[in-house]
Amino acid sequence: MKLEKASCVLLVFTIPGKQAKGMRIMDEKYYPEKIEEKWQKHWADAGSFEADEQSDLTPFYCLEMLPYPSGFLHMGHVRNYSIGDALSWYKRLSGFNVLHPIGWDSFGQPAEQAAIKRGVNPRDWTEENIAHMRGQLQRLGISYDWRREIAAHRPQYYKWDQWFFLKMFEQGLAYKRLSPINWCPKEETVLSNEQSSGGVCWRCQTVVEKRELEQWFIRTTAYVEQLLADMREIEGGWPERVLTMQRNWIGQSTGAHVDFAIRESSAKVRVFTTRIDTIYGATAIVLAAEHPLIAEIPEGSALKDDVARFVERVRRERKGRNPAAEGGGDTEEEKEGVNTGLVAINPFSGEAIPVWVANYVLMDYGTGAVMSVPAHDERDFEFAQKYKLPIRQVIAPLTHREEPSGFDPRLGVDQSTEMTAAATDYGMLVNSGDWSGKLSEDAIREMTRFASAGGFGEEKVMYRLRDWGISRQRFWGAPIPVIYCEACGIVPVPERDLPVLLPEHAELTGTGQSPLASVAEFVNTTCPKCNGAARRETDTMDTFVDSSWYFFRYCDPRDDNAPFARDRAAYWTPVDQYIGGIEHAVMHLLYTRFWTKMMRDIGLVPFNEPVKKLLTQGMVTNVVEGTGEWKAMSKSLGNGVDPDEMLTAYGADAVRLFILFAAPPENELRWQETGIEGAVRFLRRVYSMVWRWSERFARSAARPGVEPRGEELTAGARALRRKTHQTIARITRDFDELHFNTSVAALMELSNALGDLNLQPAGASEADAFAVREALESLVIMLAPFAPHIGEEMWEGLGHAGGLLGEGRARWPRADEELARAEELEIPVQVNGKLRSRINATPDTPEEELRAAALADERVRGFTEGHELVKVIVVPKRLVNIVVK
RNA sequence: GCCGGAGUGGCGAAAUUGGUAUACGCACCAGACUCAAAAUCUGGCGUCCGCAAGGACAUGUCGGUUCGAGUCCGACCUCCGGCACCA
Repeated sequence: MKLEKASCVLLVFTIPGKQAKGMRIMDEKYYPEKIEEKWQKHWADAGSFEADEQSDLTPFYCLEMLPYPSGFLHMGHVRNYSIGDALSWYKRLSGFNVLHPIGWDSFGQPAEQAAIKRGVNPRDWTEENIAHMRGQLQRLGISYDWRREIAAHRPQYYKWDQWFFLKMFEQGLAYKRLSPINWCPKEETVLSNEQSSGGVCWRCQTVVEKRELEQWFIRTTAYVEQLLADMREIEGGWPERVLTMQRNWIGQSTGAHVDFAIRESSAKVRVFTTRIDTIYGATAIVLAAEHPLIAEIPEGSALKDDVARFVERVRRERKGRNPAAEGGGDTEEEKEGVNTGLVAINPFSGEAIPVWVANYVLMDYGTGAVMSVPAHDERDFEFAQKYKLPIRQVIAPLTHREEPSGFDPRLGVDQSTEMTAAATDYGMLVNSGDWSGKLSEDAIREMTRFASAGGFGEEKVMYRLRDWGISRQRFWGAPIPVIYCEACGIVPVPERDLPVLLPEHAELTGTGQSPLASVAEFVNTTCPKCNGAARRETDTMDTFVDSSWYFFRYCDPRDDNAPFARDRAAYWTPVDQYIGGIEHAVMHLLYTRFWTKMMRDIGLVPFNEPVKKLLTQGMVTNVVEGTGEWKAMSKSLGNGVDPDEMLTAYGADAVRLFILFAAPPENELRWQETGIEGAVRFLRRVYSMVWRWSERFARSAARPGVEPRGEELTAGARALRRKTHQTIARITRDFDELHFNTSVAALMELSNALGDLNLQPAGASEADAFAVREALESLVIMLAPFAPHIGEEMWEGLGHAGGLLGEGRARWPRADEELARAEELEIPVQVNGKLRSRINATPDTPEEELRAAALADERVRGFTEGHELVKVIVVPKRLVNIVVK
């Protein structure tokens, strides 16, 4: 508490009685703790941040990603909310009706793990964490409308998760199917991806198996085209990086389906290809190990056993792999395969080619079968070389890619190529029957049409995106509202029976089996259709369900009849500005886009995209002791910084100011305690300036509005007004582009200008005091979004009662262009593009005069004399450039 | 491999979008105040040459456009991120 120690001594010098007379309501010294407490109480009492739909102002929805209630705020949170809060304040002060809510993503694994480890009740644990973190947020002074707080684990909330599930079930958007999960054969439990990292069980190191389990899916793929196409609506508002990540994730590729007849049977095998132009080069069909055609291998075939053995081996080896966990590198295996003995007929050439099974073909992409064109596909090339399959070139490379009209493709073809690797570029078709001589681009189009006309193929757009598996074999989540009846099958829980309550207790063993399965009074129920005995679904929903629509709930958080009232949501949404971590670029942000489209189609919202503008904030990093490396703060690295400690040492305002000043919001933020000290220094300087002037203002007649004429001001005061208005213009622009760091820099410049003025309150004229007052009030209002507590305190100190947002509410200052205009300019003069001198001018010095002054300048003449003058470029108000030879 | 983003002082970063490169801050150096230290205040701070005035060179590299390029164009290098046996 270095701040207080120093200031106690100085307090002696304050003149007693002043405060009592009400002339000076500020302390002489800045005590963050004291004023932060004072204003936090004021905001709560006054309901300063409570937003209502009844307002003449334009609504603005500022949203930060809701936190998981782990129990403690970390610096990433602090950064996230400081950004959102600065914007919220700016918008409020600029006359918007701002919705700025917060809630808790309170379902999920950690609560369950805490329960297993420490025997606590997940509900109690979660509620305690929320209570603690809410206190931390309030101590930070984030301007939330706390009346709208929500938490996913409360039945009032998850009831609507379940309701949405029922809606999607009705629409066929929620369905059940077999799907693989990670299974530890030794412990007989289900494992999450994280728990089976490296392909082994995290507890017993046993190799994890993939097991098939009946699971619920949301048909995100039903909206795949829209998820891709609607990105146009948010382009510009979302970071390019995020859009790219989503595009990659959706993974569109255009090609064709082609059917190959199987000679041995009436069966057909369908392949997906993006290169139908290479089909004459197909020398095999290659199937995934799981492909159903394998069953068609005739009994007694010599190769049947080989195939069975191979398929078995591939399955076993795949179990040991967990591509999701390893991240990057060599998940690629050596290509292996066996011939099935089946023969397929190329529908274009009529050629008979063998059917193989191989480990490099995936069952869950395309059709699970490919035509192998070794000459023009790297994987097929590698495979063909290993198994001595023929490699036939059917695309000749072009030496020129583009030719003017009248181009004869044959002339541009390099026929002498010998294949040492697959040639994957487009080119000209050769060895391709009647199609020879065509260019790939044209051939793809025409051959697809031909296949379609012949009934053995069609154009096909393939996506990488899969449906969203939402079943979790966990306790701490929203129960999936489904009942299984012997007689009626799958029966959705009727809407009137929602919510399906999560039981108070369940045995949490951590074995990964659905804990709800062991709660008899939960499982056993009656069928809503036939009233017979029935069982409930015991899986719970993925927590990404909760976060897919939570910000709509903020609009109407206590609604008992619907997830939210349409008109309330329509008033606030779509979200104007969303702020959160890049780690949610794909999953959360894709799910919530999907959810919005689904809600649109059931008539709940009138738009396609939920979020207009997205800001992905950078990580907060700190040096890792010993290594000197900057890494994201984390417990395991020991480089974490506790927000509470920082608040105690420096106050919320300084911490927030530093965070926003130290780097642009999307960059990495390197934590530096000396940086916060700098922020404190700045706040103290501003504070003491306001303090020194507050008494003068209290007895001064000069108020903003009684504007002095220019000539009444001293030159210094005129310059101050100029700086003030330039700063207002700059900060306003910066805020609109979320450039908080440069806003703060501009505030510092203004405060430096005030300091340089060196005007004493007692000796200043009324006119000059006006200029100072204007500068200080502007400074205080524009500082408030970064440091609201001290902002409020100084606003009051300047003689305004009721707070920045209260009765005499502060207005964001307006820049007066006339006042911001410089009186005198220093115009740089270049000779041949090099800076040689500067001349003084006014903004309206005519071009001719600038030109003459520049040429007459002594230093310039040193460089021009004896040279031929070529030309003189005069950019008014900017520069003069003299070109000589 | 494909897609996206970025390279500016010792460090975090600015640069009105083609017009004085390095604003603002951190660190550092010097001075004032002090018995002293801390705090505070004042000044300095891209590199090289020079006693100085001043000059030369500097925004990853090389080239181009332009009176003028951190900014535009072309080629390349490096780093970060995403996807990846995706047919």
